Amino acid sequence: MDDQTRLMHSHGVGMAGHPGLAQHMQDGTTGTDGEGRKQDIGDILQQIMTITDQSLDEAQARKHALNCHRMKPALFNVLCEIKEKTVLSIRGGQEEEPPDPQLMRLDNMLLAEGVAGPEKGGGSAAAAAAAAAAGGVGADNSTEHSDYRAKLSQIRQIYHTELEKYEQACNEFTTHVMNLLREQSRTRPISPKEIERMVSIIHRKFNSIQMQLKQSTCEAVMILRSRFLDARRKRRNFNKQATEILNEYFYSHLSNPYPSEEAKEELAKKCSITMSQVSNWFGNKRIRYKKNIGKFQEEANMYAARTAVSATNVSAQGSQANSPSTPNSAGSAGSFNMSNSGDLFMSVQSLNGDSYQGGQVGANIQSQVDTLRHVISQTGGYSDSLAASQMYSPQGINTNGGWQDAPTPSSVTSPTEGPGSVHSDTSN
DNA sequence: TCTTATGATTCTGA
DNA sequence: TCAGAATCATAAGA
Repeated sequence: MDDQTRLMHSHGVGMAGHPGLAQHMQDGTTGTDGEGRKQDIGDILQQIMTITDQSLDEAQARKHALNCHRMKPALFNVLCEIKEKTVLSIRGGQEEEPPDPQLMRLDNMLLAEGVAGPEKGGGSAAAAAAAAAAGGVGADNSTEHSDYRAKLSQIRQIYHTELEKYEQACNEFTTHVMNLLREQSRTRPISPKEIERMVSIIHRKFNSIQMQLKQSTCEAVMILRSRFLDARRKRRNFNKQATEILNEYFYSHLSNPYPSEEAKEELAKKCSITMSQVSNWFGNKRIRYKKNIGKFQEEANMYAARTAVSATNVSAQGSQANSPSTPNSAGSAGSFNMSNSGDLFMSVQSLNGDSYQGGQVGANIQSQVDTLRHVISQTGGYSDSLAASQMYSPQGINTNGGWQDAPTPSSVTSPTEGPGSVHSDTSN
């Protein structure tokens, strides 16, 4: 039993009326002496009331004097009783509070971001998640990744240092207050529950500070994260080889520049970029090509010529186009040859008037026809882009501005189109 | 510094 | 869900 309990119980608290005082008053305190006692109590109360106005030394001396005063136990009992009643009324309003939902949210967020909780790569996991959201792959990404991780761990470190500081301060302050209350319990009635309540009040106050810390940490993480994600916009040009691969595909499938999923995958692999980047690239290319065909004429010529040359080489080597595979032809499962023989050789045969009977002629035979026509137009010589435009009409683009026979891109993959069903711009 | 090129994002419509 | 279109943001070159 601690001081307070001892103090509160040793004076018979809980008896009806003011037993302590009554008892004391009964101890030879009747008759005319009663007036003197009342005067005495009045003095003591006066001293208690004015004790705070005195200097520390004076107050200490006064306190000691009061503690030793013969009326002290009686007065203390009265105070205990009054206090008991007051505390009961206060206690009534004090219930266990449910956990703060905002604090829970903050805790969850910090846990998810790897700031709170065990370290074990939480930050890197978050960084990885952010990277995944960015959809980027590549060397730069790993740099950004480690950068993000480093900054996150910095935030984590600051957070934990501050948290530790707050906890330490909270403990110190709690101990201090408890000691103070224990000390005060010698002169005024203080129950252990009251101390508990005081401690919980202190903790609540410190928790609100902690919440602020958590809030600002969350903000810092969010800012860092948004900055990291914004880095997606930091455009890096694809390397030359990748652009060439994409362009080759685009111009060799000009009548239907919609790579299938398999083709995209293959292109992505070859270019060391993601499939979504391939999609972006084709989206941009299609629209920019369509908007300004004249501008892309030269580029188209170049790629067409290149394709034709490689096709001719292959043809000269006598390699047969057995099972020509196109990215858009089902059955080829994404294995396509862009600068290789396959499609083009088939086209050469077609253009030569050979009736290519192969059952696997892909839908993009038209593209190869386009390519060859383009090469022919180039070798035929045209001086300016206008002439070129006339000779090499924008393949596949119909009058509506859309790619001819380019229905839904997904249907482009259909291999059912026979050799005869080349796109109508063959007639150009 | 300005212009152009280009990868990415966002919005809209089918 | 995907493509087209518009737009943003940055790289690169003049």
